Amino acid sequence: MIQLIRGFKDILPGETALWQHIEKTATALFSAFGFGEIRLPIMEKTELFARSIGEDTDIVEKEMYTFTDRGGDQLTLRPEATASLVRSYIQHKMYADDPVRRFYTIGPMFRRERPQKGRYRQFYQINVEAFGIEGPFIDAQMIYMLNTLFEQLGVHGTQAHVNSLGCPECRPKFRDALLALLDGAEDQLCSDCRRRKARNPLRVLDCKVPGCREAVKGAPAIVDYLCDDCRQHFEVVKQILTRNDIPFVLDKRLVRGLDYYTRTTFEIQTTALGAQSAVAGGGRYDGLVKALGGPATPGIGFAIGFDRLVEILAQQRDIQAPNPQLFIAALGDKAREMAFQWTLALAKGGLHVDMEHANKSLKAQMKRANRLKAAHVLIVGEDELAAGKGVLRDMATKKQIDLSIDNIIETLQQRLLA
RNA sequence: GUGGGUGUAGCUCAGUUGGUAGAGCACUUGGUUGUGGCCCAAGUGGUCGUGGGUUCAAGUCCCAUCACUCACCCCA
Repeated sequence: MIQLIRGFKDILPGETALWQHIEKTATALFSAFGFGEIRLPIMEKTELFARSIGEDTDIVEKEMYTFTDRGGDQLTLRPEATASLVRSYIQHKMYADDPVRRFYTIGPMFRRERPQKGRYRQFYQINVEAFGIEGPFIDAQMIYMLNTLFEQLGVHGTQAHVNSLGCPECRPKFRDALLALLDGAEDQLCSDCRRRKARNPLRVLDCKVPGCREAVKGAPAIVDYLCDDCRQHFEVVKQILTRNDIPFVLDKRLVRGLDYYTRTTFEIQTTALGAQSAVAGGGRYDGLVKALGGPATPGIGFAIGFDRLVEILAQQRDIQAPNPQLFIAALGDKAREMAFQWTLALAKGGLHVDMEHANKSLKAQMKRANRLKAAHVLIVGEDELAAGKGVLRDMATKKQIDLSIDNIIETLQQRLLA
């Protein structure tokens, strides 16, 4: 038997209703805030990701699906969407008539990690991005939208964590201070953190190993090293959040795994998914548009882990497939043939109808109708057919009536589509 | 990439110190029930993840391999 690729998954019919529900709720909300949908390719030139996400990140270093195509181009299945979005923004000169542009996009991403709860090699993200807005209001609005979406979806037990990562001006100062502390505590660090120290020392703050936590306990916080502009920006963000009753916690340890982030960063965390605590995350990337060849343009955005959101909601609610309005139990070839014609017309008219196509007993057909939770069953046996009628049974009330088959389609539509 | 757990009928699982497979649900047929939901009876369905090895004999022991899963790591 051929099985699907490791870390990939099928989203089965019983689950898609929930996916659609989330998608509908999200797009309605984002539209109301002035965000428009953009659809992007799932493959890009490898260089785009190397330059935006950062050569030294885990994603670029060892998680991307990269290959050479037949023409010799280096291509990569996108591991995230922001890079493509920025590329598209620049390529189509969307900044020309108005640098302020807002987008959302939904689709699959690919990272070759070890599969785990809430972590797949093909996973889905809902991305929301805003370009060209410098001021702190948009930062608060992003977090507000996330909170609102989760509220509308009925997600419980999540919390917004907020931090600021500063800018290219203030981050080096913090980095130096942190390195000084780490040098002194080198022997307390785990092997991973010793490696990280050279590469990306900020990540040590995020380590969960007890020894490392202890070592960085007295570590300086990024927020204490922000330059005046960054501090001012962050202070206002927090003010706006507080004044508008948007709940959040200041998380001085929050860092990002992608290099392009600056200033405000945030993450929606949950305890419902084991080790995968982040359901959504994002922040500012004020230098990215310029770094990829566009005009200096501030940017901010977030990504929601669609699969993770589905899992949380699936734990909280019972999902069920839509139930047929009508099940036709036909006995005998002749009756089945007629029933088949009726289903064509009824379904075309918008009635959710089902029937048994195999030659099965009435008992088996009633059993199936019951399992499908059909609201009504139309029974057409040999006798009924000879008498030119069918019996319509209401499965809830158990009441049933005879219907003439002369204009059965109109009759059923009248009764059931009301 | 590293570690732990699991892999027996469509589903959930039993299977004792190795002796050539079982239950419940589901499904099929029949009975009963005013034509389904309860009950009764019979039946279909498994090369015990895969490949080696030990043994007279392996679901049961050993090795390898694959898959699933949880955690590390990383991130959404």
